[in-house]
Amino acid sequence: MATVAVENYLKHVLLLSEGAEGLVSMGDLAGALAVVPGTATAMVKALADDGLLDHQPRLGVRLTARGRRIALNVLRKHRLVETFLVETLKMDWSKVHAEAEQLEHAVSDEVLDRLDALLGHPRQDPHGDPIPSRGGKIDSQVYATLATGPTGRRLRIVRVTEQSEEFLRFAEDSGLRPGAELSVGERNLVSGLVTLTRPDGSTVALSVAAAGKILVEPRN
Amino acid sequence: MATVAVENYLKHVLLLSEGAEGLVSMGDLAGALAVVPGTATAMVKALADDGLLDHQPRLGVRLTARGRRIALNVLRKHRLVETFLVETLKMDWSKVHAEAEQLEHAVSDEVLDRLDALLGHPRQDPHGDPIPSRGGKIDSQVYATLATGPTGRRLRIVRVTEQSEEFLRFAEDSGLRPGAELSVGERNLVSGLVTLTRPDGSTVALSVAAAGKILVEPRN
DNA sequence: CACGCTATTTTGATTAGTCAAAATAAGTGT
DNA sequence: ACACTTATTTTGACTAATCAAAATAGCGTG
Repeated sequence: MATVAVENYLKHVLLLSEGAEGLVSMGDLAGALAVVPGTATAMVKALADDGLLDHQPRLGVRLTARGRRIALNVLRKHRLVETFLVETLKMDWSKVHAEAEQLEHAVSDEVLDRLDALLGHPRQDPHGDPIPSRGGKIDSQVYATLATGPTGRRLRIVRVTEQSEEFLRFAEDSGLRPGAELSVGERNLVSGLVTLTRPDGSTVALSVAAAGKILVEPRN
Repeated sequence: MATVAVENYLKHVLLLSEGAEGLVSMGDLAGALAVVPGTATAMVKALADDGLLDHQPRLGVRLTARGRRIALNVLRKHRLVETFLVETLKMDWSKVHAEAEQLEHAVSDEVLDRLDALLGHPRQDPHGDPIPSRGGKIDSQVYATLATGPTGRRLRIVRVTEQSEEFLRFAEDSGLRPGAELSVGERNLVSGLVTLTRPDGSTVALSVAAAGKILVEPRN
């Protein structure tokens, strides 16, 4: 059975390779795992020996089929647990990420299946992140963000790709959760500020960096 | 924060000191943890240095107040998780012990409180084992067992103190779960067999050793 | 094309937890 | 009191995961 550390390495390689095509750099991986680069190198070599990662020295890593299978299962556990914590235990969505980081390594496949059934087989977690299916399929649709999408048009938030408690509390307080509708009023690239308009006419401003973490689709 | 190993050492010292008064022997502790005796000695010395255990060399260990606090919290997590798995996820009671062994180290105090509320603040887990309160109080009532209690009288099973999957499956199949009523018919100390009579008149036989794992109270 | 910057890898140490096996202490019985 | 048995402790070694710091490889730029 994979250790907690192994599961975390594989999960982060998966997360970092979403969107960014090609290899995941050692620096990014070490940063995501909060370890020094040398530690990541050592672990990656071991995982490559076990056939879970494909390591191209000096270039980066990618998951093998086996590694991906494990990583998707961990991610499924993480996101279903998050959903459980919000839906069933009524926890604040800003806190569930940290909880799920622990629980994802302790939940068995059987408990996972039962949680999935209890929750009605959800396809997204409370942040809008897609939940991999049992078979390892994951919705990888590409969305616009509040930093890149059209201005003026009515948009619906589909996903908030940032798990820090502070950011999520801010998003919560500003009504920026999945399902909320709004439009981008002004986007000032000089000041780096994006101004949003809510259906009721009120406005919020946030940085381009923050806006880039919020994925949207045109309201149909 | 206590590591998984530390939590397990403390929990097992607590479990082994229930009933048996005085010190827990190193041999029993090592056995319960499935480690060689030398490992237990090393760990116990470290825990004593941290003020979590009181180690009397060559005699055994006991929990300090701090160690007991931690141990009770772990036990509370274990038993509430078991209850959740049976009550909410409808898992078989023979399997939940192994699951809870993992989850007890991953559940935060906040999740614990919410589980407790969701379940309606249960006082016993599915095996009848008492759940320590938040403040660390635990019901330590002493019960008779099917091996030691009165014969002929109508009894109610209050607790099954054995967590192995096989034993619990047997108990389940024989209708020997907490709440079930029966009486001890014959107890043959030569053959080591105890014969039970159920309300409907049917009988089951089991060994004295097995009967000792089933705690009962007189039906009032 | 050499220089220097940056990312990566290597090397040497450390910590937590473990096992195997030898050493020691504490009875127990004769 | 002496030898035996048994539990416990000690010693030495190992694995997984980590950090700090030195070595190295690639790169782009002048």
